[in-house]
Amino acid sequence: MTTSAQPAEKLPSQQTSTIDMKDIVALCKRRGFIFQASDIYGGINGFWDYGPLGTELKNNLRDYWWKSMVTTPPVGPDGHPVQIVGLDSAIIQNPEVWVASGHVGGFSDPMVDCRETKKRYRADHVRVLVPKDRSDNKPWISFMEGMEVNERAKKLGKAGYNLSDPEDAIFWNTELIKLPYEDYENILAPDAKKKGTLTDPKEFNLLFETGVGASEQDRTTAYLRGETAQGIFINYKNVMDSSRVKMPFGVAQVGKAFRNEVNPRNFIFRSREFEQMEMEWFCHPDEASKWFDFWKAERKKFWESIGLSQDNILMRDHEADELVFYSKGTCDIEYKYPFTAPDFGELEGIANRGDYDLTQHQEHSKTKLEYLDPERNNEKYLPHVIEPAAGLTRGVLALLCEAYTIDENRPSGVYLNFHPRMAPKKAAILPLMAKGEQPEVAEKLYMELREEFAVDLDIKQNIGKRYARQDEIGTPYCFTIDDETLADGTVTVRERNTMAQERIALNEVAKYLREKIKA
RNA sequence: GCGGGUGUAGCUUAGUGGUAAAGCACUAGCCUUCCAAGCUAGCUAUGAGGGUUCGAUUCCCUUCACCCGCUCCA
Repeated sequence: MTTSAQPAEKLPSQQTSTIDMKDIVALCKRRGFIFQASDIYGGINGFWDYGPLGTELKNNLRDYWWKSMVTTPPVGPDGHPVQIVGLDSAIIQNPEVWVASGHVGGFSDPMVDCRETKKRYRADHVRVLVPKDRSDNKPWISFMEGMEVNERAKKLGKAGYNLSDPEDAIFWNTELIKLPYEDYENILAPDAKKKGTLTDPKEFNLLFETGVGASEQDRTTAYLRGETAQGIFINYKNVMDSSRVKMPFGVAQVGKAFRNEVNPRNFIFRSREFEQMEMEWFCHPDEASKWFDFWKAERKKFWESIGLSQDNILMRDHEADELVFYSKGTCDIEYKYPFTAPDFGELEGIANRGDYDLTQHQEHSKTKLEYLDPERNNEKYLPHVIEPAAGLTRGVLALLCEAYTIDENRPSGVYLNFHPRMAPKKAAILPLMAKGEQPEVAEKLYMELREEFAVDLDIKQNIGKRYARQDEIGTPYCFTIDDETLADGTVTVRERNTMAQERIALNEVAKYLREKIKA
């Protein structure tokens, strides 16, 4: 990340470059979007509470995702809508689920620290050149995977080795974790000057442990789910057997997930409790790559349709060396958050997972998960899986960052430019004066609109203050009742972004809102 | 996890080893016919714990949280 680098010339028109996360966090607290969890107790690292407006915003995003997946899924390449069903699985499952998925025991990453340079490395990425005679009169040099041979030669030279022979004639090139800890005193850490500074590798397990059973004696260890996806895989057979779906089809789920992040950072971007929107798309192995491309395009459209600008979205295909071993392709949809800019940070990951998950669960559960395909001459196969996995809470953060707009020409100095579909409040109903018949007419309109939309009724204080407040929470429209309303049945609509006003008929207000939200 | 920084009201800031001050915001009332106007009143703070002291918001220690950098993110 190169956040410290300043552009050579500052363009005053590009206000977005001056947006500071601190201001967004402050607005979120001030207006009731997001609070530090356990605030009155001094907080707790990595957890956040959603306030009245944050909850509305998050629900809007969640519901729209659900609609776009389950209620009105997209039209597939064959011209017909694809088939996706919903699921809501338990947060706590049989611990074996997480053994099968690899989250427990399998590949949790051991880490080593360097006491001299204070750097930390993934132990399985550090390699060591061990002299074949295991002589300890010179340090054994270590390096990160991928370091060039001639770079290594320089290090060896510095360490006092004679370079006349090829490296592999003198050394075993081995992984750090394969060496016993007694050997560490001979090892020169990748960036250190003195040998013997690496600590014993520490195991990290990112899953939260909990205990099932009310009495201490009967309690067994279980885990809070680290992702919602596994709940889908373990219900794959139940869904197949109960809901008349046939290949290809998807199963969608929204819910909380928990990871003991080593270092929660950047507001709600990396937190220990977060919310995911995941869909697992099951298909014939031969069609996986076609569907992978289909879902990449669909998911990009989704984020654009709720107001994220193309400039702030990046589709980034993973490099081969970045892929987890079972993945046949992964594409991250990244967003240019203020704290990553000018770089991007993950918002959603679309992965071609092959048949890895079903294979694992088939083995561990000893339950057959193959599909008998009547449309392919009763071919039996384990479906391959395409997984668009979005962060709901990261989506909320992206919406907030995208919406945050500085405007010194208005009283609030800032407004939230939410797409009307996402705005926590769709409109405010404001009587210009708090006396006479205006409040009564306003309340009547409010009672009508609230049946269909999340709306605010605000009667007190002068109109400017009320507009300013609605700007700060991103309400796209304000309907103002004045004496003219009483005389001719029209109201003023005030549009958030332009502050422009027009008069429309009182009985057209609901229709007006409906059209604007759909647009 | 390491290093650096910060912590006084919702926000921005003041101040002091001896009753914690102000502006804005917020709430109520008055006033007000379209963008945080005015008048009156009100609410709210030294992150937490311990130590030194007659007395600590101030000095010391611990801890918690946040920010920046590194590390990490199966």
